[in-house]
Amino acid sequence: MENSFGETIRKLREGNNLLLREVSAKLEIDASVLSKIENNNRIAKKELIKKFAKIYNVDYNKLLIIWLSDKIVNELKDENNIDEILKIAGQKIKYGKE
Amino acid sequence: MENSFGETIRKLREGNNLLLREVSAKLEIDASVLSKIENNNRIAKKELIKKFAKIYNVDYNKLLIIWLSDKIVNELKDENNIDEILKIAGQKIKYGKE
DNA sequence: TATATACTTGACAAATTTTGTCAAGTCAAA
DNA sequence: TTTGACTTGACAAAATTTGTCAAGTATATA
Repeated sequence: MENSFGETIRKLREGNNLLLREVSAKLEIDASVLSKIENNNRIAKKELIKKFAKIYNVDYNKLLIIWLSDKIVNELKDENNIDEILKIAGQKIKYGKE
Repeated sequence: MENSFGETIRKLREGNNLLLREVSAKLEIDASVLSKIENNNRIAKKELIKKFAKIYNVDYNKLLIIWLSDKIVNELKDENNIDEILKIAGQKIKYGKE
């Protein structure tokens, strides 16, 4: 099953035996922010994704997909008719409509 | 085929033979903002949807679905792997993960 | 028990984005 | 060539997001 962005990068950090403060230094953000991101209490800003991919040596696009799907979840999690909304969104994008 | 939120409310306004300034007065926004919304140059803020539904006497949920799908389109329109992202987002929501 | 280390949390400030206002513009009809 | 309907762009105001900092928890270890 797919993981959240936070879980994903936490596992990557642990797998690489790195400390929060080591990674946050490389990301140039405060360790508290990284903590929140890993715990899904904040959404990482998009430019951080490239840095994560580089630090953990993983595919940027895979991280991006996880991050984007999390953003969609955030936008829709309290709504109804999720499947219909996603279907319509997909169609609109496919047919170049907006 | 599904229409954009802007097209939708423009058609509704025209079908009701109302002027931009008449509707914008009811919405309590400047006519220029409504113009931009109808032309998809701005996204309406969510609270406006209720007002639109009331003014045009249409189902709130239908408008909401159109508006939300537009927001998703906006978020994904310049990305790749759209179908995968939408699929994953749907799964995450369904299984209560985020 | 005390000290250190890793991480978490919340309040606030700074930065960014969104939204509203206004003035000037286009365009078509009268 | 004036009027009415709408559009556009620049800017200000408001709201949201992001970063900073200080204090907190939890665990391990001397």
